[in-house]
Amino acid sequence: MDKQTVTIYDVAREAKVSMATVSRVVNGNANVKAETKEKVNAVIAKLGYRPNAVARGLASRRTTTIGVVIPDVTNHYFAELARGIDDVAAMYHYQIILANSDESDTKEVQVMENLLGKQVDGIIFMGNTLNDAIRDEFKKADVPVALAGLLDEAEEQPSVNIAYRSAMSDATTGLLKAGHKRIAFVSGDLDHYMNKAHKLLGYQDALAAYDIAYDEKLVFEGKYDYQSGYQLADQIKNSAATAAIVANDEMAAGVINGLTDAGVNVPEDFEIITSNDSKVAVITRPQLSSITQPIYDIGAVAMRMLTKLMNHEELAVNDIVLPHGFADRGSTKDVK
Amino acid sequence: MDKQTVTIYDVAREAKVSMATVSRVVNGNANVKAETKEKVNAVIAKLGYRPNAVARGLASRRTTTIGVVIPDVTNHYFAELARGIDDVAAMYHYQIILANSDESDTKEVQVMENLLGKQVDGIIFMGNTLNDAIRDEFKKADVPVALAGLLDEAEEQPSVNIAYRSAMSDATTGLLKAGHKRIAFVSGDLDHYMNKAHKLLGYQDALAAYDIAYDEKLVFEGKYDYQSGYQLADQIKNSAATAAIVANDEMAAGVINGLTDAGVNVPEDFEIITSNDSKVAVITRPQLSSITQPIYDIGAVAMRMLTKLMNHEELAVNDIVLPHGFADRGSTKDVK
DNA sequence: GTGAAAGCGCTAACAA
DNA sequence: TTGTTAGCGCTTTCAC
Repeated sequence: MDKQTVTIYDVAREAKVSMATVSRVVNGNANVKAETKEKVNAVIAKLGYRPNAVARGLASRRTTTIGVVIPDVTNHYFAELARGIDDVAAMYHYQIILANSDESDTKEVQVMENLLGKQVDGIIFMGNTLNDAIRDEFKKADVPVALAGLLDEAEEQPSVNIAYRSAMSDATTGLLKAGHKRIAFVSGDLDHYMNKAHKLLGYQDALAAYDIAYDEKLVFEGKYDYQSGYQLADQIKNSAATAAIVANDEMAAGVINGLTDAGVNVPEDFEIITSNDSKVAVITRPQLSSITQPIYDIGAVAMRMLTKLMNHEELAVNDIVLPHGFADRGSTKDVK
Repeated sequence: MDKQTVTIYDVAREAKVSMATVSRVVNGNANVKAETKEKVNAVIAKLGYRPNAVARGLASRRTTTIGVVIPDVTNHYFAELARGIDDVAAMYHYQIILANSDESDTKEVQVMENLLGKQVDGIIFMGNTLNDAIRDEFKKADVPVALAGLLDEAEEQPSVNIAYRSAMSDATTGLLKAGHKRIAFVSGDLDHYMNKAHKLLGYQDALAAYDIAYDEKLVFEGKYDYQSGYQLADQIKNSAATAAIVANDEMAAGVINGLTDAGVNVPEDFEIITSNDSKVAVITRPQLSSITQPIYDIGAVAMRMLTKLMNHEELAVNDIVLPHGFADRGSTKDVK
């Protein structure tokens, strides 16, 4: 049960070549005679030699490992992002160190330190918001950091997102067109930049275009999860809203179920639009009409972006905006 | 953007001590005078020194990193297991390299090779089944491998599970007690050991106890996912079954929605029990009655087990069986 | 096309 | 309590 015993040196001795040559064939360096290469490969197979990535990392100063900071693997939105990241990472032969941050400020910082200590070649950061402590970590990082599904208020890190503001505005407009006057806006923490400065503004843009006064009583703040959406349902019902736009699928599932359980008929008496179009959106009954966004692609593109950064390539665009759309399902009667 | 510049040597020079002493304070070795320790820590803070885990790994032959093989992060059952693993790993200061295997035999092997090359200190393996190729990898591994939510037919690897057979038997018995004569059994690939040799047997045990003949026409095989459950709904409806027991939540969500969409009233005309009690079980309407199992704990205990193995401690039990239960919800009328 | 040798940054004896 | 010194297994000049 003790680790790795056959080293590059053993292979070299057995194949009667130098370590350098073995290293060359292992790394696919062209400057090796075909004959030598075969001989070395034969010995590698015979001995069951497996290169030690740690030694390689130390010598080359590249670990072919990237760090991925995720608030919670268990949240489908982030899991889907992670999937996109992982697939592209695998394509480029990078491994992933996954670190749960629990959306805790201190854990985020600690996790970044761990990752940096492990000498990852780059980092993809996911989360609901960014604070100064974590921005400091980004600065301390001697490797590139890309954001997936997260906007940086300070615009310092490259990122991949959709246009949350106009997506929200479009969806709200759909509800407005359907005749709604009192539309609830439901999101996570309103101090969070993306909610406060993008999603909520989109909602307000739409109201303004329809000359409807913004009413704070129709704005509901929760905790990004199912439970919190479920609990909000009662207040939403009592707010005399006739429709709601929810910034996140897990909350939306909570809202629709909470409303249904409270005797409200969706979509007849109340219409709901959610934002992520993740798996849960089609599991609820009625199914959730949703802004559609390419979650997997956001992760994938962020990872692709990171590979470029790690190769010191210039980025054409620093903040990539992917297209969004709308899926009309059961939780709305006739939107869009 | 180039990596780490300040090394243990810089700290040593600046603090006027040897590298060994710096190493001792960094690693919390007791044999350092308080005064020296302070001095060194001050320099560390001043220089912003961060130990290089790669160098450390090479020198100590321990990376404090474990590999986690997961079929798909996007699947809630596995994500929840991963969460349990990660939390305990963090508690013991291990980092996690997460590797998606896609349930593909070749990817599983390849992923194991990667992990081993990275010199992980141990591996937790998740999946739906085990084949000989992957067992060979386990043997080649010079580090411990533990299984989470997966049984090894060959009983070579330590594992953490629930008693699937009796859980299935109990749940089926509940349906039998409620008067059902034609109960469908729905699972993933029936070639998979856990389905074939545990879950299906539990179902058969229950039927036998009630003198009901086993009918192959009531056994439905799918692909562990929502779509496949949804598609099976039609056949299940036509099988004249009056109830179903489903081996996995995503499939169960598909089945209940497929049935509902096909005009079948659940639970009035058809009762359903699922097996994992994951988040989706409470998102569907009606909510899914379910065998309850401590998914998070299975992951957590597997990780705890692995820490023992990595410390060369003896395991009291090699195959840990955690308790299961039953949650009576909307998809059954009165079971248990 | 191949080899020799100097590190990469750290830990772990062993001395002192 | 502290310092010296080999490595850990590999990559990477630089020669040849």
